[in-house]
Amino acid sequence: MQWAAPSNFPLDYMGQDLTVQLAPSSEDFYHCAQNGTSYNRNHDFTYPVPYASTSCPRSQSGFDPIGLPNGLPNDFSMSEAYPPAAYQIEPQKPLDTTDLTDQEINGQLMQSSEDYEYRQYGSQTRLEDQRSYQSPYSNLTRDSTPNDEIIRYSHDPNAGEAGAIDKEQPYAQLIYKALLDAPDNTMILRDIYDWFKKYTDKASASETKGWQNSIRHNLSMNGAFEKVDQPCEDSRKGFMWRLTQDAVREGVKSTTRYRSKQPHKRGHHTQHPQPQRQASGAKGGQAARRSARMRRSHRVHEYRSDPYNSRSAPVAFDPMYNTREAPMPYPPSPYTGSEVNYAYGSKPGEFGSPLDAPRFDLFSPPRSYAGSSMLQNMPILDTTCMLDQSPTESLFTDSHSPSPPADEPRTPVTQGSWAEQESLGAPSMFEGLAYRGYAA
DNA sequence: CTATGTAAACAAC
DNA sequence: GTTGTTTACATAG
Repeated sequence: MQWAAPSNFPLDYMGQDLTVQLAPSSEDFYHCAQNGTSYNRNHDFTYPVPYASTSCPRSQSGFDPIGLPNGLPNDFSMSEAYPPAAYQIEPQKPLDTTDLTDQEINGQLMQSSEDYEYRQYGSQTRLEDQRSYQSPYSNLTRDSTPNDEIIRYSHDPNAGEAGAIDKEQPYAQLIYKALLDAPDNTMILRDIYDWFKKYTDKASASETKGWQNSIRHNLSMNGAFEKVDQPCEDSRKGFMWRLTQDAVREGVKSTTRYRSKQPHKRGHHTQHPQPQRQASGAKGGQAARRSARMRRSHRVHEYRSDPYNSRSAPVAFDPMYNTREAPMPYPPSPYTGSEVNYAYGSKPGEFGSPLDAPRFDLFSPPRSYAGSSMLQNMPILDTTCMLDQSPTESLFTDSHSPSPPADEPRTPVTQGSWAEQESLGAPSMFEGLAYRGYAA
């Protein structure tokens, strides 16, 4: 099956004055830029500095983003905020029906990347506080945004009627769509629910809350989604979920991150499903507890000083993670062993979007944001954030990378871009496992 | 076998 | 009760 990467972001909807749109506060921005913090660190400022007493987005009631100097322009229309043809989804098409040349593909990808940059930087306008968090989809719903301002979903001429979501798409893909159209590709869970209610039939199709469970499951399990680490203690709304830059560029991959630690040796669970289930829950619960404890214990101390140590966006999914100079001798993370990355794209056809790995392996030089032409038109805030990969590291040689051991949980890694290293301190890490299979 | 959906246990809030 | 994490199981392909 193929999940196409996003493409066709309109290039005109932001960026005229990126500088102005950036940075919730000049101070924060200054700090950020001066620190040479990574993209993700920068991104933190999207949701202002965690510990700045006045900047916690979740406690900024009365904070008027529009009123800020860096707020959205008054004429920042919905259509700008939610680009109409933000992407195209290609539901399960055989490869040969995708008649993009490599050049086209590369061009498309580049465009996605550029758009991404625009979005990322231009979207630093997100300043809403969590309480008054303006749900893009709730707004669309409640404010009766005209239909033609609502994102058009299937702009692929081959993809059927335009304007409709293929409701048969998997959760991950739907979430991806939801996030892709959200400002800063970020939403809270509740809004994702809303989006699903509005645009899909997952919700209506089930009387239970299973669909919500599935959404949560996908958010947690799919590397395309990252939690925005916002240590605003008193939010009851949970974290915000953001599309990773990789996902923005390349679409969603399989949600197989933690699969099959013990490959299903069938025949031996079904005997006593009940105890099994309970055991499973117990395991998960403990793992969750450990990880949560770990996050908590490190968040306060290391959120700023040690950006590597959290599972949330700034860290765990930080694409910069693997490129950082210092390896992190971090305490074992429960996520760990499960994050042995391998070349997801090494198997042709697997989630192969038209932009998928193999072709890039052959035809594309490693991309970096710095290489984007867009960059030249952007204020350079922090070039480190532009490099999503080490220049010395070939991320595009995964075609022949070894598969992880069968009993390793797997994180889809497409053309090396999915190298989210949340495996910090993973037991397996300490066992000397190579994380990035394609690098092996 | 993989990808996905679903249920569920569990922790934290 | 909600959110988030994890595991197990089922099923389609």
